[in-house]
Amino acid sequence: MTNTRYTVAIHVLTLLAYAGPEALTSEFIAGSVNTNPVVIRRILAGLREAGLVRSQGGPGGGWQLLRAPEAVSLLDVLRAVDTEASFPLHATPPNLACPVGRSIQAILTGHFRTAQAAMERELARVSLRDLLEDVKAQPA
Amino acid sequence: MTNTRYTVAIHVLTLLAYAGPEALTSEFIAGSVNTNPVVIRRILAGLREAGLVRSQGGPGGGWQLLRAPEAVSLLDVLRAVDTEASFPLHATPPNLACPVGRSIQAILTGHFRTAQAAMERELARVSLRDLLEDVKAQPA
DNA sequence: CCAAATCGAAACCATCATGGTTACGATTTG
DNA sequence: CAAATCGTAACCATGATGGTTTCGATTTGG
Repeated sequence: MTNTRYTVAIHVLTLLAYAGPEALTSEFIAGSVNTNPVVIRRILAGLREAGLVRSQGGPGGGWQLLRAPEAVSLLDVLRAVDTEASFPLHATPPNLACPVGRSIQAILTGHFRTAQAAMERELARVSLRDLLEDVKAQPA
Repeated sequence: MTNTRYTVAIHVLTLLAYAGPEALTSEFIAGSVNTNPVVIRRILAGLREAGLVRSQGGPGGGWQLLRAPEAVSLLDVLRAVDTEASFPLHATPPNLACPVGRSIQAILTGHFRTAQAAMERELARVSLRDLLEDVKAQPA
């Protein structure tokens, strides 16, 4: 998880929620995120596979949110972009002739999963609607 | 957090705990991790700064754990290697002229911190002693 | 007191992920 | 039919990562 796709995905979805039923073009969205439209389309393509948004070509086309903002959690978005959110193990497998090397991966996998689950539980508690409220509550 | 240093650090510390008072050389440790001794020394240098281990040059030298295994948690190790464990924000700052772009970073920072804290709470519950027990409990 | 062992650290490298960019075809709308 | 928009492949620059070599400094033990 060194990449910014998760953050961009949340940003874009919040923007779509903010826009309501109106379709937004990747060019417009790229203007808010401050990047290239192709980058936006790449990320939105993943969100579309997950059933969160739909796209339409041609004039007047663009992207729309498919669910109510309160029905999309930050965990849903994480799953949709599914960028490795957990801890990677060794670059090359450890030495199996060593008692520690032999067992450490299985042991760590369990503990990492537990920690990851706790994080996901928190992400599941926040929805796009919460973000929208935060955005609208902002001064001037 | 795309790097494997956290996993390697835990592996190495578990090995030192396993070895007890005996000093282990970076070459020996590299044999268990299955990598280059310099990589091990690099990671151990960070753990030494954090006060977790000490090193000694010369024949008979090597690395030793400075604390009791039950006094070192996985969170302590994470802090010691301090590789970015959280979610990165945008690659380039969002457009401040957009209501969403203007506020999204501050909003997300808060939610990410909460999620991260939940994860760290779990990591704090596991110590090197727990790992050692898991290693020793392993069959044949 | 010397030889060997070990760490410390810099320098360099190959590989890969990432984000950005260009380009162009396909589709859809009006 | 023309313009807008998406879809996607291809390519690129950049930076992080893990590995490797090298050599000096320190320490130990004989």
